[in-house]
Amino acid sequence: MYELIKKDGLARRGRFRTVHGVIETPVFMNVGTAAAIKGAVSTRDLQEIGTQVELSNTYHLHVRPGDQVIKKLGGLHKFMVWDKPVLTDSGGFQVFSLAGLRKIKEEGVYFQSHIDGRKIFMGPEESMQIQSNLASTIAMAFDECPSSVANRDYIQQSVDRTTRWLRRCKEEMARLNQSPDTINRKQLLFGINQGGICEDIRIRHAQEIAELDLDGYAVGGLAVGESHEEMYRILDAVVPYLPAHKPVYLMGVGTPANILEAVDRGVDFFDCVYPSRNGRHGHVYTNEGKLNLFNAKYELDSRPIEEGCTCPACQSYSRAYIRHLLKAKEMLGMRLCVLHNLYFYNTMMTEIRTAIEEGRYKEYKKEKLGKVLNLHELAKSPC
RNA sequence: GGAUGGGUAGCCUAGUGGCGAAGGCGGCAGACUGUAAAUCUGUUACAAGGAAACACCGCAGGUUCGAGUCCUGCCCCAUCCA
Repeated sequence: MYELIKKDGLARRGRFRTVHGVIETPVFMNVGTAAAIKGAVSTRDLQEIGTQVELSNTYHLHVRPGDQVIKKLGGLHKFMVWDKPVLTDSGGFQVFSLAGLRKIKEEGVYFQSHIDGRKIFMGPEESMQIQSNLASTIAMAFDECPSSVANRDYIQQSVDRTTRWLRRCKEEMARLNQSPDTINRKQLLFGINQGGICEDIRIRHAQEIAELDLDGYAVGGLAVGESHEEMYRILDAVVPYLPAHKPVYLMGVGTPANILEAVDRGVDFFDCVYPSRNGRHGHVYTNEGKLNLFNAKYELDSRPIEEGCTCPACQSYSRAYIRHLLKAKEMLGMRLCVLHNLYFYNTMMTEIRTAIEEGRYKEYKKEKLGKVLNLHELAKSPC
């Protein structure tokens, strides 16, 4: 399934074949939690801006509209009119982000719905069943993403439970993929490595889950408050222990600089809410750093967000116009910023793939970091 | 000409003797990493200084220990009546 085309240092140019088509890696998956990329972006737009994989969320779609509803309507692909790969996150991140609304037990997690407060139980089996109903291309294992401030003892205990959950996920997925009632019987399963910023726990966990021969391996629990240095240190430590013939996915990361660094450490898959959320907040990525289009200095700026950019926003509209739209709370302002940012990310991934193919990733990375890092990000990231 | 209700920071508004004046909008910034986020946070009358306190609350007087608040006069706005 995963074909390694070219290696340049640790950076990998790969090809991942799925029932919904080929994913050229390294790839940035575009996050559409509730089966939609926030900011009024349609799946038709995704075709235009070069999206390879759409990412949706198990917990959120289970709560609304309900995975049974989506199953009855033929699965996520048919529902949202998208025929390329979809990855569904398992709900494990909600164990972290909705920490105030859940209780963790051995059998799984009891959530209180953030919508209407009703009780929702999700364990490994439930997460797999929901993802099977959604019929995504790739399902993520149900894990716990522990807090960055959790202590070592808790991390160890949590990681051990995540391992036990992973075995249950694998069994349940195998069962579901044999059921005639299942929409996508070729659904893939990625396991998730945890361990906070404890290298030894990370490595031991990686070795344990590597034995389960899953379709891919993710590194989770990073970019949840630790420094960039710590994140890179963990990647340096753990990636070598993940199976080399399987794709490696760094969950929830990150800034363009984070991605450039992680590719250099052997990561193939990424996703992050930054381009969409920042876009909605008027922050746009360019090769001269990040701009905040709310700033007064763009009031009379007739240039596009980025000169030479061929995204749907830059092809037609000025910074001044988009600033006006944002200020006036016109939805189009956010939409244009989100489209630009996703296009920027997707285009950067294309550049990364080409650079690896041509064996010049180090030079590319150095050059791109110089363009992409603004002073603020430099201050936060000494790497 | 008469009646009534009003004038509080760029705008709108709370306030009926302890105000060192609350809130919203607008403005200016910041945060956000497997999305409880179209969110959240800070800041915002002006010039100067000061350790700090430190706003002509339409204007001018008055009562009071103390007034945005009570009293008197004036100016302005809105609505209504002639």
